[in-house]
Amino acid sequence: MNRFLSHATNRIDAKGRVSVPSAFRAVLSEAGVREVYCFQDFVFPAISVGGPELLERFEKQMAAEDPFSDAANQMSLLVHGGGVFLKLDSEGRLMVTDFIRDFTGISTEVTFVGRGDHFQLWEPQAFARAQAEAREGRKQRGLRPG
Amino acid sequence: MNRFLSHATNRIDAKGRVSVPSAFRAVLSEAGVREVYCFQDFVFPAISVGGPELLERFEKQMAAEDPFSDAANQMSLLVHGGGVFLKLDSEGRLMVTDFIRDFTGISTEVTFVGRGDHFQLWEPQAFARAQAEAREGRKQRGLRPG
DNA sequence: GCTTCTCCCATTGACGCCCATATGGTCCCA
DNA sequence: TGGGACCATATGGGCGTCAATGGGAGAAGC
Repeated sequence: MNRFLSHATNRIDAKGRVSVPSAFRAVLSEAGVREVYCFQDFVFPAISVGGPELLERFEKQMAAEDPFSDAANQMSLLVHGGGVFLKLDSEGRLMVTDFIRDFTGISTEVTFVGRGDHFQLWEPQAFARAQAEAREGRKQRGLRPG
Repeated sequence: MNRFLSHATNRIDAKGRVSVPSAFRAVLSEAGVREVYCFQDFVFPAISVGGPELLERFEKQMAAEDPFSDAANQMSLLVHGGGVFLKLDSEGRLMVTDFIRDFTGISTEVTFVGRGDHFQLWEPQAFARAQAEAREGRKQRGLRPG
């Protein structure tokens, strides 16, 4: 399978590391990704993670605008200033830095959430709430899967 | 990776020095930069830092316009009058001069913010606010990653 | 002569690389 | 069908290296 699906919660160890679920790692390695690009999501209190093409997509979007415009400036502040390349250790773990903790509220556990072409890091409770809200929103609009 | 990404906050020591994050130093040395060009940002209360090619880019842009125009005049005032060359010490630290403090409000800590082809020095609180505003602006415009 | 900056060295805490253990699952074979 | 070997994943920890920081002493400028 070539996309990120499902979610799972893993523990952060004493050194501040957490294992990326093997299903996600498989998708990454199949895509030949060695360093992952992580950025503070624009909408949710979550870190979005994917291959370098994620960043390139943003940069292309910025390049299309006037580089001195407000919009491009603000976007760079988020995409460059709020993004970073991380690499996994030999066991497929990543360091949960302050960069991640401060933005997500993560402290002892991380919920990995598949989002198709990328995945996200959530504080478990926050994810449960956001998912419940999303479900509620869908119900009210009377939408059905499929 | 060959661009400036992420942000990190370092302390200013008793002598008024602060360490440039090693990730940024790596980008600089990879580009063969020995002296960095610093100038007061046009938009934010931040100092922008990069290699000499940053200055050259501005000068090229000025040269492209009518040299006696208001725009070129103002730009020179900022780029030349508001810019200096600084060099890092052997440990990769830079002196936080009054030039930097007065314009940014920096006093005891510096937040380094990657901006792709350059990076910036911010007062930590000011950066947090600016980033929050940028995120808010994006939300209102209804844009989403991808 | 005193202040300010530069180069050098020391400390300490964090991170990267490596190997070890546990837990749960699957497969094979009797 | 039950037991056991085997395997993969998640997790724990040792240890060397490097980055961030602190401070000393010489060099340069006022």
